[in-house]
Amino acid sequence: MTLRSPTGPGAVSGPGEPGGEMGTEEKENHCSEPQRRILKTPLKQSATSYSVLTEIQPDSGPLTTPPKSQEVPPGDPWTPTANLKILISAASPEIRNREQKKGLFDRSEIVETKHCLHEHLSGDEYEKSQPSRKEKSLGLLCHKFLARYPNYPSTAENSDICLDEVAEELNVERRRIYDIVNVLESLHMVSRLAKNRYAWYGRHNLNRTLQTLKKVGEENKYTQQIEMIKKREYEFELDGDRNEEMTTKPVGPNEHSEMCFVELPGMEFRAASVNSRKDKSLRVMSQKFVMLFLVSTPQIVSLEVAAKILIGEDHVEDLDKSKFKTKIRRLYDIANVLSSLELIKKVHVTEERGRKPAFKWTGPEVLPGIQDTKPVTTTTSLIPSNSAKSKYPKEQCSKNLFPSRGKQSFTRHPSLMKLVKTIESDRRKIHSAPSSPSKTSTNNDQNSSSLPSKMAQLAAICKQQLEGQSRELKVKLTRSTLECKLTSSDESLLKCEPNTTSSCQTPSLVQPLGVLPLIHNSVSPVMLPQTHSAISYAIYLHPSQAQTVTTLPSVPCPNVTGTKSVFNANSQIPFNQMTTEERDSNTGEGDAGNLVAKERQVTKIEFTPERCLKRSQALQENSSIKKCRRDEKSLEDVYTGDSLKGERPSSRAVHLEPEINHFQEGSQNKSEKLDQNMEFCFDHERREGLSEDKSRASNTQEMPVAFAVPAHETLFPSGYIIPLAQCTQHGNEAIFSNKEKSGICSLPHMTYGSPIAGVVPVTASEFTAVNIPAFHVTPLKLMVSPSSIAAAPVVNSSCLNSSHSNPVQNPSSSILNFTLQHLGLIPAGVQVSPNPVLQPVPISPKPEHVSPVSENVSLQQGRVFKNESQITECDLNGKSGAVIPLQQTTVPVKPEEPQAVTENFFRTPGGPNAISSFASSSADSDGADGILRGNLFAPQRKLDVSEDQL
DNA sequence: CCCTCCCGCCAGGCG
DNA sequence: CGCCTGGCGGGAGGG
Repeated sequence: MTLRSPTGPGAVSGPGEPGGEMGTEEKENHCSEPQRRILKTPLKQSATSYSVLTEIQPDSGPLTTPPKSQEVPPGDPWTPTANLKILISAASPEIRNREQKKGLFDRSEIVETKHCLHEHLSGDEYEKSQPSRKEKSLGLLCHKFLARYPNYPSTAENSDICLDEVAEELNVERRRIYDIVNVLESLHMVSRLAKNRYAWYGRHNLNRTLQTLKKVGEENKYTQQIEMIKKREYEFELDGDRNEEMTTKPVGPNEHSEMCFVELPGMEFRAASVNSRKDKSLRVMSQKFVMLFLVSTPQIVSLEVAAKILIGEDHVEDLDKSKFKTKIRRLYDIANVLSSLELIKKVHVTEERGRKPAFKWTGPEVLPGIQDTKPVTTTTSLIPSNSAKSKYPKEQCSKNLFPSRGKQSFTRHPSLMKLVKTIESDRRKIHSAPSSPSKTSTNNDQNSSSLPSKMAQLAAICKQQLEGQSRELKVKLTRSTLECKLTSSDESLLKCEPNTTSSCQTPSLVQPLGVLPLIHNSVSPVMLPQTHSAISYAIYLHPSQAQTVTTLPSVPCPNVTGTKSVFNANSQIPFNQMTTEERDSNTGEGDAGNLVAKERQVTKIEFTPERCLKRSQALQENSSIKKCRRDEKSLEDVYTGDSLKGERPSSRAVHLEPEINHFQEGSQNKSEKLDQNMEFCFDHERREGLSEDKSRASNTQEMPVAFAVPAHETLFPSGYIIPLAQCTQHGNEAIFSNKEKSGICSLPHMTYGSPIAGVVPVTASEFTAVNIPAFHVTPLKLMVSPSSIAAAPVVNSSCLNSSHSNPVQNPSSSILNFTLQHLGLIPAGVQVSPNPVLQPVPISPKPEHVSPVSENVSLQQGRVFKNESQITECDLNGKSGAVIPLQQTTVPVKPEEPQAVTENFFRTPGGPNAISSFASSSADSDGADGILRGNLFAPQRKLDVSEDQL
């Protein structure tokens, strides 16, 4: 409870004691409360990383293990968090000492020691030992916090979060915990149960939330606002440079200035009673901030712009500098948390004036259309199921929706009300007849959704085709994604049944399956929905994907600029919207019209390693950053927390190209990536073409299904209710989410498999020009080691296990080989063996689950991994499937760094051994997986750390 | 000096 | 009234 003490304690501990960071663990021990334990358990698993950070591996009885914690052997599998720790430790020797010391002592000892130390050491030493601010940073704290809970908690586990406990364990003031929780709440990763008490949902709802936020953001016209702001700035500069500052807040407040908290149905109710503060600006700000990323094409948002927009909405009028400053401060707080979640990365956008701090979205891509549908549906049905939330009255939903300034806030938009009612009715049905009814409802929803989604997809496709090659490519992707989604949905459904927590889910499963086939038919390549075997999916997908991919690559371009231009042209997105970086790149193109402001903006986006967290980036940098950029991104994506259940995959699949961008960014840290432009271009295309089209189509469809927010307009102002099925389906949810997003194969399995598929569509020639090679790397892997392919299966199995226990149905090796060969991925002579062992590749599977840290890790050495992972995901996702054939040939890696790819490939973090580790890890439950994962990637992380430090 | 952002005062609101 | 929340901004660490 000494809130402040944290520092003190930390300091104390720092010197040589277990203290500070360890606190959490210690507390765990101390904490008698069941809740904690519950949480802890899960946490620990996931938390391993933490343990790394703090002390050790508290995991299971872990306290004893302290010694381990101290230093992570490079090879050791650490959790992503662990990587953070490493980074941190690397950054500050002091920390290391602490950790080591911590490790040395048993928890009890540690605790004692802490106290003693405090006394003995006295402030100076302790303080000195303590890390400085960095160690106390919100980002680090958030990592620790996140480490305590599984990304995808099973419904069974209750994950209650006691703020006091957490604060104690983490040795921080409760106030700080609020900052974290508020942001998490904005993402619906957490919800308030009562005073001092929050429920942990993890990332189950993340995709839905993001989709919803994206919708809202679109409705709000944030894109336009951003453009406006940029234009103004630009104009000002031209004129006289004044800082436009806030005075003119571009944001058109009219549109939707109001602060509304976007809620997912079910999530917030509880809070209603609990939530005292209506306007929790931090929450709303967080959501809006996220919306900006989701809406903006480059997905890069500068703090300045974000602050202006946020202010503008609230009160355009007051634009005091102080207010602006305050906003910025808050945004930093939010950004730190989001960074910890690996949803964003810190970047620098260089403009004429100079560098501006900005953040890039590194989270899963949110597909508007398709996603919406499914998600919504799912959500609806699911909602009831969730135990915690099951009962939310409509009223509750409505309340939170409008936290607006006054208490009155809770008025809902009529459209929303409808939605709410619908949802409630659904819930009732479900509840009333848990099994059957729910199923029906679910089925209905799903069916409807699925069908519409298909329709939407088709429509989208048509549009795309018309638009142009780029579009075509996109379309293909979409298709693939759709297919994937379908399949994934099927799988998910299947999976869901077992879980049954939510009756709804089960039913849904059934129907979807039926639907899926159709889709598949339409899309040639996509595999059937074999629900279970991820591997199989992956493989099948590849062929189709490969095609798709192939086309895509061509689109983008050989030249970055050209590519961009292409995308831009295709994409409807105005240049203005594009980040400065993009603009720059784009500028060359002919979009001039749109370009208004961009001209000056220049830009590079530099990634600054965000503190410890950014390790991954750093890693990338070290090696051939540029080369790997994309790979990195992919890796990151994969590894990022989202990854666990396949969310990532889905997202990635959708955004294959975007992934690339991410990679680049990562690489940028060291060397700024000029190439990023390319990336952006890709992203744009994807977004615009795929996502938009899809979203549009899907939206229509979707609307009906869930009550997804009805009309954009209307809904927007008021609050949005998004029916999320909360975690009921632990694993399932994740799946759904994945599906939602990209339609991808939400299944983690898919992800794993994907690597093989080398999604990278780009042709060698094209890639060459760009840096894309990384993507291609994946193919290489395939090429290189047939075994890798085998690995994929393995992975899948593992994944399945981990994620859902579904037995993986691996296609026979012969089939795989055939497929691969057929695709051209693998040389005819080569055959992939199912054995994972040989293959280096495999990393991907777990990584997903693994938190961000893993990503980083992968990046370093592993760019390769990322590549793989990315590819994998992509493939799975959908689009991806494109298995590009791979291999080296495909790899157009730039001459510069071509080797890197290969190296990376082999490097795979675990190396050959890694595979084995995977297998073992796969067996583990999610939590365990996380750890394993972490271990696999650990080495990389370390690297990352160094980079960060760099 | 500037960017970040930690720290904690202090107030609103609930129990 | 006390406690929980969390808005808010001073001011300091780090580069």
